[in-house]
Amino acid sequence: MKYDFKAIEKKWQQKWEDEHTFSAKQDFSLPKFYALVEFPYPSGQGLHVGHPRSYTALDIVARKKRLDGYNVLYPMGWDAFGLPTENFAMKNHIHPEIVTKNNVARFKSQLKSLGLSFDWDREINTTDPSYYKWTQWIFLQLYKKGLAYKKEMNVNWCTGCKVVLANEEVVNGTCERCHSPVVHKVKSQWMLRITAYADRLIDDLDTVNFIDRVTTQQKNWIGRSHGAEVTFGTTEGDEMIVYTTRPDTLFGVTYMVIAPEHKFVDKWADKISNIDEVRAYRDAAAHKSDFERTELAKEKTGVRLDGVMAINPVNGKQIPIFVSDYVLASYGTGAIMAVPGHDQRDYDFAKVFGLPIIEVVAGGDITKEAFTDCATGVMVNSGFLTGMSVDDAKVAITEWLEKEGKGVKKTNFKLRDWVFSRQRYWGEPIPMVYCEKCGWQPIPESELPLKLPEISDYEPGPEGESPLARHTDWVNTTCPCCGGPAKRETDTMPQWAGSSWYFLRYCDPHNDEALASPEALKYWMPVDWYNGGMEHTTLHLLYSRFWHKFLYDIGVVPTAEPYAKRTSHGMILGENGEKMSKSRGNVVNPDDIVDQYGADTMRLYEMFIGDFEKAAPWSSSSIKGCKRFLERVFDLSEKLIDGDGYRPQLETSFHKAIKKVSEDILQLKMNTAIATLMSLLNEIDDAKGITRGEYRTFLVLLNPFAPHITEELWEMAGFEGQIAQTSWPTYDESKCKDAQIEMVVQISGKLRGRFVADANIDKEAAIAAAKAVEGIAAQIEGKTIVKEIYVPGKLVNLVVR
RNA sequence: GCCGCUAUGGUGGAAUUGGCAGACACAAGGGACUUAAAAUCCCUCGGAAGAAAUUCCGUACCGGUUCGACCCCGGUUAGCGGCACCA
Repeated sequence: MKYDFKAIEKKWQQKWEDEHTFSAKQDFSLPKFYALVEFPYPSGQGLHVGHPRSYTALDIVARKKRLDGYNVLYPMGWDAFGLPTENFAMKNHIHPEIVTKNNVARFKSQLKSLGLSFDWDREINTTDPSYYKWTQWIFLQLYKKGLAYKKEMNVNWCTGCKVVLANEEVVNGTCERCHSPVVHKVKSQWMLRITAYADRLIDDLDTVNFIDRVTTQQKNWIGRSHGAEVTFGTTEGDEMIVYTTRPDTLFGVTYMVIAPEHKFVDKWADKISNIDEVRAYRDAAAHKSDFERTELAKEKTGVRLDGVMAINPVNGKQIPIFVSDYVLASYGTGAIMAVPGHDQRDYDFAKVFGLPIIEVVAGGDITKEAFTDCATGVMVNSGFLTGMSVDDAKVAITEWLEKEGKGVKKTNFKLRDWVFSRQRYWGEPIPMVYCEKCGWQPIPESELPLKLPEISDYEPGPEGESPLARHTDWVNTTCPCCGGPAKRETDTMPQWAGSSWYFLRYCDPHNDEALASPEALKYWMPVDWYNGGMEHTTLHLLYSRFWHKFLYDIGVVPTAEPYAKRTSHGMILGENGEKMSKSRGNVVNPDDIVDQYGADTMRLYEMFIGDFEKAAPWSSSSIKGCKRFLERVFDLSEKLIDGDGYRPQLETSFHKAIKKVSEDILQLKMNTAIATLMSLLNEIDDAKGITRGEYRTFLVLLNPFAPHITEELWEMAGFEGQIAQTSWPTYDESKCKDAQIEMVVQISGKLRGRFVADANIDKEAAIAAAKAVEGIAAQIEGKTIVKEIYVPGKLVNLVVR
């Protein structure tokens, strides 16, 4: 009989849909397992072959966990707000809602064609008002706790999308989406105080099981550093506060630098004799885009503030002050103490301006470069610190500063607050109104959801205002506080809003009293296993951890962390080893693969392609091997012989295979799990025929990988019910070992022979057997055996001299 | 520049974490079946020498530790990812 994958896959997909086979059960007394993959943005291009790599891997985990008896939640939904949809809508004059609906329909049918065991009863969509009601609700809670605030600030402005970007969305000074240059603009924006959670976002990483590269990347992004704030005096009497991680080098300070935007430039304008030059420098720096700033980075520039001096608190010395754009206004205090002997940037600057360089930590050669090593240096030329190690000096000087009232211990972060406003239509409206009398006011929770108005012109205004601003009948409202006239906020939330809590909604997706019931959250949370792309490590993953911690603090969710475990898949590259893209012409369409080879082959191939965590190039010939394997599996249906158990010659292989496949699935080593099943099939073929007992085990083991064909063969063989309702096979550890093993004989570490022995042979017997192996005796003849090494189950090594 | 990761046949990749390098596949070559092709089945397949048994070399490069190193240590090179004047 021929393997008709099209008919088989259609049949089983229909059955799963009709019978809701994979819906999570409402019984909260069962052991639970919550598997999660990142819900996609339903783009116009349809599914990419990269999507199924992640979805199939956790589908395999979910299917196996079900057979292990867990109540599994494996949900799917749509992260559907966002710019590409809006741009498409503008170009083609179709409402974004319609565009979204069409794209979702396409994605959904594509996902279904892959036989993924999602719980479609819990499908969610971030653009659904019944969903974004709760996104808005969370925003209001953040506002009430002072974690959402409006601020005039210098923001990243994408010249292409005409929209403000979060720091996380700026890549090399360009927009991560459209790659247009990003410039700075002062705008009034809603901000979320993620920095209030910076410490916990780092510290709590120790309580979860994330792969290392995710943990380190999040730590680097948050960028925590420990140091001190030191107060310098000035000849103007103003105090100048700087942040440093090296207070131990205070005696080596020879000048100071402030950011061009620092407030003292204007405050001291009268006293600075070259103020015109200083202002010209500041204006030039302001006009540079981020891109230009990074491009031109290397050569240090700056202007000295003539007529003003700073005073070093440790020795009272007067030192000059400069402005330079290598000091950032947005980090620390926007001012630094410069220690050219022990900081390479200060060193470079000092060389350009001919400033003195003092050595205060011995161990390097400061005539060549700054000496920045903290571990080995010893303090010199540093008053009471002289002779101490760097670490001791840090402690000593910080204590001194605090005692003298000239400084405090301080921790700083690179992380900035999250810019939360977008000047666009297709996003959640921010539920705030502005009243001339009362200022910004939240709308009452009873008015949620605040729906987007129906409009037809989505173009941003000339100054980058939101398209909503033109719709005065929506904008004009009354103040919830005083009842007077007020205006709605016309900016919308960024795409990251809806995805920051979606995993909570899956727990109880139809609840209209709360974002999810406490019982459902208590049962399902945390997510047991979350797989997704590395590109979301500093965006979605960080944002959603922040929101979750906030919701934990206000008692809405029961856990401090949303995800117990996080893994990440590698990219699938084009056949030429490059990233798949339309312009490179190397895009593989999953629909074509499913059509040509079937979903089971596609799933199997994407899992067999290589190490799950690494990038792997697509190969249109390798996929044939997977198809061939499934065809051979299908042929087993005609080779059935009587017998419920494993035949003796296959028993060990079956027990080993069950063990290996079980373990590999939980380590995402799908490639070796599949290789094990391929080897097992080779052995079965050698053994001529397959017993019903063997067949049964084989089909269940293969089922998570290739669910359609295995269910069909199961039914054809007349086994009871469906595999989806049976249980995972068990193995006996004692039967995983062969009775007879081949052992290796080495002489001085070189392979010289082999012998077959009983698996539990003891050391003496093994060594004796090794010496008896043909040819070994001749090689040890006349030499002294200085050492005999026996590795059970592996080898005997005779070290001779 | 800093942080992290990677390097194994013609290709994708295995190797129980210090114990037989190359599992499982793909490609290639040879053969069987066929009028022929496709499909399928069988054989070969890291390099060198040899008729063969077998021997030597071989996991980016140089060195070290060890009875024994793809694996551990020191150094170098190349590639990928992240950050990038964060004081």
